[in-house]
Amino acid sequence: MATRVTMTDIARAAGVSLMTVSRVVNNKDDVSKGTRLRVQEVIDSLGYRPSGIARGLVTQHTSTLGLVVPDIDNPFFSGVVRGAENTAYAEGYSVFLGNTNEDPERELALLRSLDEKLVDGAILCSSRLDDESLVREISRFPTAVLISRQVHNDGTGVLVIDDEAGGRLATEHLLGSGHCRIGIISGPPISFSSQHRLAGYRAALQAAGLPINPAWVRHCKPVVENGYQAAVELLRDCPELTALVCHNDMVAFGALQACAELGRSVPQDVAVVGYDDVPMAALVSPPLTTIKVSPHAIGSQAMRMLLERIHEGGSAHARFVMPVEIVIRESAP
Amino acid sequence: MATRVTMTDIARAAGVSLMTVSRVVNNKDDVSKGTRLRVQEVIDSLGYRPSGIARGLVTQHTSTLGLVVPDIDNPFFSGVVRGAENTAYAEGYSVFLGNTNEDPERELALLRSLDEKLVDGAILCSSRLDDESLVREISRFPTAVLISRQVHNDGTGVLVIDDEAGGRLATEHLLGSGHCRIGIISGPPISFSSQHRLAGYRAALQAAGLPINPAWVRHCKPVVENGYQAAVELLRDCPELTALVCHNDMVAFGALQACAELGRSVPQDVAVVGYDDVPMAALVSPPLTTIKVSPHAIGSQAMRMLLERIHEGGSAHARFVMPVEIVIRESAP
DNA sequence: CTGTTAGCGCTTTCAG
DNA sequence: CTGAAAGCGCTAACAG
Repeated sequence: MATRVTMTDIARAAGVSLMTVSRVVNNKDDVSKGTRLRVQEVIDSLGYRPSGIARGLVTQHTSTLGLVVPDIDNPFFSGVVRGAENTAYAEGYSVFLGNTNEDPERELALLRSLDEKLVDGAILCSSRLDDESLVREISRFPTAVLISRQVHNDGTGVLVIDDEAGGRLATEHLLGSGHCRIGIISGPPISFSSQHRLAGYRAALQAAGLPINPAWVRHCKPVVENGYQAAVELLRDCPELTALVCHNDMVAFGALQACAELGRSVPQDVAVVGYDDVPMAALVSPPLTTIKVSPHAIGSQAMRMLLERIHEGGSAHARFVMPVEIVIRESAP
Repeated sequence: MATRVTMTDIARAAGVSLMTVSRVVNNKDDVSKGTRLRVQEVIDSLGYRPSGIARGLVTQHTSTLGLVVPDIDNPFFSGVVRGAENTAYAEGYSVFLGNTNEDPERELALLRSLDEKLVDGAILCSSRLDDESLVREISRFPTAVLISRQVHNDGTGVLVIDDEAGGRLATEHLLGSGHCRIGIISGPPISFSSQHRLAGYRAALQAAGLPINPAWVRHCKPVVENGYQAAVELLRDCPELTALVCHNDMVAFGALQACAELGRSVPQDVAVVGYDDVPMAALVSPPLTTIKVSPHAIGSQAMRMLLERIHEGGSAHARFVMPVEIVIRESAP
């Protein structure tokens, strides 16, 4: 490829100074109509495009944002990405996407690289970092928004899903259907959403005057395969269970698979509740009862918070709690 | 946030010149062990991180790539993103993600913005641009790789899925099960994968000596809702159909839903074949027979091609055809 | 309305 | 082994 056309090239070709070109490129108004037209013509005919990095070097902002998610294969997170990218695009920002694969090392490396790219801000989804590393890294960004993770740091916005309510709702629904031996396949213990959903589960049981049996609680990586594995083990070790609350829909899909293979029919033998209401939840067999949260809404709300903070500084919304609801389908009627 | 620590700060604090700092940051070997250690210490204690944009301005490369997909909500594309991001990360590149939403205008805007970000290369997945715009835009990039789209342009790599084979395989399978009134819900006519899958469908029918009925061919946006809609219409207008080839799994899921609502049981009344084998294909009811292509493999292969071209210039692999296979499940046994 | 002068933070020469 | 000078492409501040 040939070398890039620069502003100097345009200035020379149009017979004006660099500054004049800069002004028309940036739509400043101190340029006469005639000059502007002439310069614009040269720009178009030479196919000039401004260099974002040269511009960024002087302005100290890049119109560039970071978005870090744990698992883009999970429709929930790809939905968040979609929502976030969509509103970023509408505001003229580009977004770097990083997939941590649930690996804190990689998350750290990703954040470091975003920092070196001089992003104007970053959204971190379900960070798996310990508090200290997290605060250290995000405080390097001009501003940041955390999804499903809290931390004390000025300049950081927080968007949380009402996970305790979600865990409670799921459990209460099962309780209401007469179940009293309810197991839970929880996510990684380090994940805050896991902790909160689990807390909701416990709260609902306690409120119903039921004991909490630690053997009925299992943790797994929130992907289909691990959900399947965990369900197989849990149902084998605790055959008395008649219902399963799952950390998310992926885990629930795994659990559904496990039940099918173990010959336990759903919902007759085991009722299953998921979390997230991913598009496929309505399409599996049986259709999944689940806690509904809109990933698009979360992504775009988080992005709105981020942009607000970038533009308005400290005055912006610091915390947003995303409500959840239960969608009742056949896996737990 | 405080102002960033710069190389000059480090130089001053360590009592060396700018150049020496630059050398230790970039691991050049012309630095004495002692100096290196001292400088490194100052770097660590001050938390210095190099500025990618300043560096990029002089080196003319940014370690930054663009990835543009039509619909990140589609598990196939999020899989491609995952595969691509993964291998980019392994090679030290960051990736800008753009979601076009199947909108050519937006795709154009996204490419323009990537160009202004001075990415070192870009991967374009299922471009919806006309040939002229496409060539014009991608030839601005140092190098590019196209997925599921061909174009004549030097310096552009192409990764195609063997879509004609896929369309043929799907149709032949149905033919083999005795179906002879097979409809197809194809994707957007402008999309090359649509065209090729459709061509495969036609080829299979022709080879079997069957006529091609235009009324049995329908096009739709490849998302669940539109697939549902198209299937409802197609089955209402052509009740004689006993099988449906679908552009992709999303469309097939919609078709499954449509059949359920119309009281046509699958596969007894209507057999359905999808395309992509997204993770959920095995989990819907009935499990979907589909053409399998691995999105992770596609994403990472495309990224490997891109990186190869970036590093090795013109000598790199220019074209790669990804094979497909059929996975037979209950929706079309 | 237009141009000149600096300099963003870094790397690339080229000299010691 | 180390440093000084120049400049990547652009914008901010000030002059005219």
